[in-house]
Amino acid sequence: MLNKNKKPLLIALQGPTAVGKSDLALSLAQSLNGYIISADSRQIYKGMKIGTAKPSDDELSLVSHFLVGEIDPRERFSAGEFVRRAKSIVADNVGRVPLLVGGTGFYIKAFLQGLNNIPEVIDDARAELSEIKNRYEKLCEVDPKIAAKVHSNDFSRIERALLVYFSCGKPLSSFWEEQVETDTDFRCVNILLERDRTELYSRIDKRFDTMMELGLLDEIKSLLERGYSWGTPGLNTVGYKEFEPYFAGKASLQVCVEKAKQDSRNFAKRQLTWYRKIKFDLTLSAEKNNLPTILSYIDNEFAM
RNA sequence: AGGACAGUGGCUCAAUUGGUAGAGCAUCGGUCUCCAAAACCGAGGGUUGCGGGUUCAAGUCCUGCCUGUCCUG
Repeated sequence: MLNKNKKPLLIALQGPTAVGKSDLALSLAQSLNGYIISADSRQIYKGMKIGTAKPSDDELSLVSHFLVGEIDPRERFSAGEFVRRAKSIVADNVGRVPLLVGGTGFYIKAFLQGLNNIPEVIDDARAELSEIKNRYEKLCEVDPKIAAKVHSNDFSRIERALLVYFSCGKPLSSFWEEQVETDTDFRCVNILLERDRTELYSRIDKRFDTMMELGLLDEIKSLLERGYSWGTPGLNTVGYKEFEPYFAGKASLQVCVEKAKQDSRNFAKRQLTWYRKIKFDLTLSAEKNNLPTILSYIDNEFAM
């Protein structure tokens, strides 16, 4: 009855911010003897509970969660680091079903499809980079293949490509040419949770009002008091960064709240664009009761 | 009631001496191989409150009306 040859199940549950992933993830995890790995680039930070809509203590005690509130807001996190940690968690929990749940599509894609093995960036490379005047020009010279793909204004990707080059002396594009190892250790069910756009936007606005009621402002204040400045990676987050003018006395609270809601909506839109290119096994409306649908899909596909 | 000022894309505003309208934001679409709630790119959208007049040509001048804000009574 148990298929020994069958690979273990893994579920990825994705969707835009505020669509309602957490509730579904919780009930899924309970039905499948599963646990949740948060694939969320902001919930990973400590001390940012309200603004990133982390699961409540009750929810955390119902189902075990990983990669929530683990790192200092001063530290940088990355897709590669996410994959490393997530894989190690999965390896430690054989026999239970991992649920990758979150809105950071890039992390889940990196986990499922793999990243090329690109060397770590070293400090010397950063020093070298700081002396480059025209970075895009330098990139054209050093790695024309990447330069052709990256817009000259996209300083973030230009910087990344140059840092890799300065770190190991080989162009980033040379690593891209190598075959990526795709993880085939699992039977994966990739699920997209969606919702009517207008309704999603209004949920985002309402949820932000709730966050304010829950004391988002105090949370930000306490981060600032602990010495985290607006420049730290953790604070470069929608729902937090918009309040910098307020704390500087340069804008009213109301203006900042509106801006935060606006940025959250724009963020959701970007997520939706990303998901259009991803292949999902199931695309479900968040307005329905999806638990039975998913369970029967798993039964049929994998005959568990 | 009288006077002053204003009325330009969803919003905020721009347009030298009159030469048939630009930007930011929003909206929509897109990019994405280690900062991704990041970083970046593109597109659509205005018969300039309404009518009349002057002019080769009016958002821009004249005039009537409508609407709003302010001042006086």
